[in-house]
Amino acid sequence: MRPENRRQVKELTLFRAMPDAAFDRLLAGSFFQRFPAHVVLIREGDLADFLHIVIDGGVELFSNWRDHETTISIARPISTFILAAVVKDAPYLMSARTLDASSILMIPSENIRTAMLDDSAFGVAMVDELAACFREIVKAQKNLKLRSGVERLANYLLRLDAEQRNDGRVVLPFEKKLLASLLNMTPENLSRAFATLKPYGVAVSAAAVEIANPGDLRRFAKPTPLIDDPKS
Amino acid sequence: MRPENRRQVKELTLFRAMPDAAFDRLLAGSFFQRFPAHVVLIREGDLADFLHIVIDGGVELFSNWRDHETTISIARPISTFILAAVVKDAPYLMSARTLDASSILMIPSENIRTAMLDDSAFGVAMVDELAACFREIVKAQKNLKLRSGVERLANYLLRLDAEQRNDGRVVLPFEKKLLASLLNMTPENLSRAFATLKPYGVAVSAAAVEIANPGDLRRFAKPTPLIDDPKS
DNA sequence: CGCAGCCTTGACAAATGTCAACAAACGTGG
DNA sequence: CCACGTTTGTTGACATTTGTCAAGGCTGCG
Repeated sequence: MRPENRRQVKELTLFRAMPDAAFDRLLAGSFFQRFPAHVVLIREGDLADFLHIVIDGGVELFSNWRDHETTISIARPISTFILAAVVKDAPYLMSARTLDASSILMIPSENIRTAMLDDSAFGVAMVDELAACFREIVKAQKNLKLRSGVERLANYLLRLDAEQRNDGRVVLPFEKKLLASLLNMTPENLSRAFATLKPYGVAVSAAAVEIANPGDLRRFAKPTPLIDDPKS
Repeated sequence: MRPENRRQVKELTLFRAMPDAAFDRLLAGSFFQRFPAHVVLIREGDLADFLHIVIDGGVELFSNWRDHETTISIARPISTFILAAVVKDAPYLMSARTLDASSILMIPSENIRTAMLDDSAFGVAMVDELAACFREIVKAQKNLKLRSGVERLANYLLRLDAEQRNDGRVVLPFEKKLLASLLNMTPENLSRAFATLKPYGVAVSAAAVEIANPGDLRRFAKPTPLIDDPKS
């Protein structure tokens, strides 16, 4: 692990307040490893031995039941995933695989749990992180239960635009198949959803999406901070 | 607040490890109040001034968008709700209303946050509670994305049976309209879903559901601990 | 070059939502 | 305790949404 990376991890709200010595203790026994794309890191049902942190690349969190599979979320640098399973010392509820070539830091669950007991500031940081994760997934749940597929897509595009250059020229960050799974639709349906948004000024060409008039799309999508705001 | 109730709240994993004196400090400025059925306790978007705890009765957590409404979860005694908003000092993401006449304990958010800083064991308990909440909603997400309406109903019935007497004679704990909203379907659709399960030995009469042969239903529902186990 | 996987489109099927009608259950005020 | 109106639950007919299957074009990679 390069000092550069160590610094980045230390910058996470989770670890920011931690004294350097404690942080070094936390990292004892950790692995920093580079993986190619499309490697399964975690299989749901396994016990949570390590807290994982994406340093570079991207990770898909997904789940299977019978012959269905669905994407729950995407973890981008620099962020943790499957924190809750680590805390509870319980089986992972989701599987994880790399999207692209990725660098992953793995910290033994045991280290996390003891750090929490030793350092109450770290405990507070964990509470903060978990609360944020919880709120994210509540929003995802609302998005899923209250909106149709087309509405989810429209709001997703608006969010992407805001995260990117806010000029109506959006680039999809991964393949449409995965986006479909994230938005809970089939790839065929996603294609049709894009077609449905055409009258609102949405034009797609491979990964590039142009939103001719964001106002039109916004009037259709009706975004609300209580679902679509990444913070709050 | 009766001593009986105080004892019950103290029994929550959240507060169990706390010294009595600290617990009393935590409760300073709290309200213990009895509400009739169908009273709105919390409106989504409002700021989280109080941590709420259901002592008696039941609370529905729900959310609106445009002219849709959906139930996110049901809080039963003795448990907290909207913990995450309190921690983040952020707006509630869900509204809450009483299902029946209910007793609610409300603890000022400020007290929770200071207790967390003072007492690292309480911090750990909070982490534990939030992680449990997170895992519950991940399961709900998987349930929603991976299963059809009929499958959700079948698994719900099996879970209810396990929670109740495990003899195939289940009593629905609230009206079907609410159950439909929780399972993300319309009331009409829920009626039809019950009819679909008839060949698997499910007979409904008002709130009483009889599962003639749980084995049959189980083979159809294919429950898995990674979605349906309340603990883990 | 040729294969494999992704994306799109069309035709069709299945699931789910909507609207209307009505019966049953419930709560309220007499 | 009854009568009344309101709400809930059910059913049918139908519309809409979403999923499935098949085909074909495109792209990227060996």
